[in-house]
Amino acid sequence: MGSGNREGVKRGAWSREEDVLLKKCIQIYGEGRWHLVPLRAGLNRCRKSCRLRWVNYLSPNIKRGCFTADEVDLLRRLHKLLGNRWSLIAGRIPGRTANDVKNFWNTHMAKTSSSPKGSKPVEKKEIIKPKPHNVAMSINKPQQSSEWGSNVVDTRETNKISGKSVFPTQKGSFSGGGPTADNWPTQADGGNGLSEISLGFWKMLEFGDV
DNA sequence: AATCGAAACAACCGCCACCCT
DNA sequence: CAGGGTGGCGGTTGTTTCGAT
Repeated sequence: MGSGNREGVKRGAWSREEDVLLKKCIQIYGEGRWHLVPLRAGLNRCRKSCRLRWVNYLSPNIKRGCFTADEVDLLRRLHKLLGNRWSLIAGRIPGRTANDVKNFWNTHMAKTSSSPKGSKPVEKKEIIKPKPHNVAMSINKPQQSSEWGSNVVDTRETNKISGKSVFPTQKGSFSGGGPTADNWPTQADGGNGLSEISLGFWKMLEFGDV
């Protein structure tokens, strides 16, 4: 992919068998260390492809199907605040991935949005810039095998129940959950690691000031 | 029933930030 | 401090599906 040799590496749609292999591998070794995943799983895929497949499709954390009205509303507000920070936005919409959000925006919202694709590009917001990498590393570090497995189940259940919850409470419930966004501070954090976002941020969302 | 275009979704690519040596 | 390696992100492209004609 982006980096590395593309020769001999399979590309394109994933087969069921590949999915199973990847799932097994993640269940055993946990998320992270993606460069080792193809080897461990016996997949002829590049690390990025494996990660993407897991994050966007195989992760038990993912909710599929149409966006609810609440989600759409939240998405609209978040996008207004954050711009095209899809991973951040996705982190605030339980069960949705950055790719999902991005696709949804580009296909649905961009047309109706005040700043459509074709016209003016969404200006980059300077306000909020968390440091996903640091936290991500520390989150993924542990070889959370069995422990991680149990979390998976819990999260799935949680999502089932709180599918409509606007503010996720899932932080920590899914330790491998993705540096993408779970390290993004939640309301429940009480501001921990939230130095760059004021409480007003959430108030704005909650009360629709955005 | 066949064809075509649009929409939706999955995957790829290039780049950047960070960590480690 | 510099350079290499890795993870992650946003943008873009390719493929599939769906609806209209």
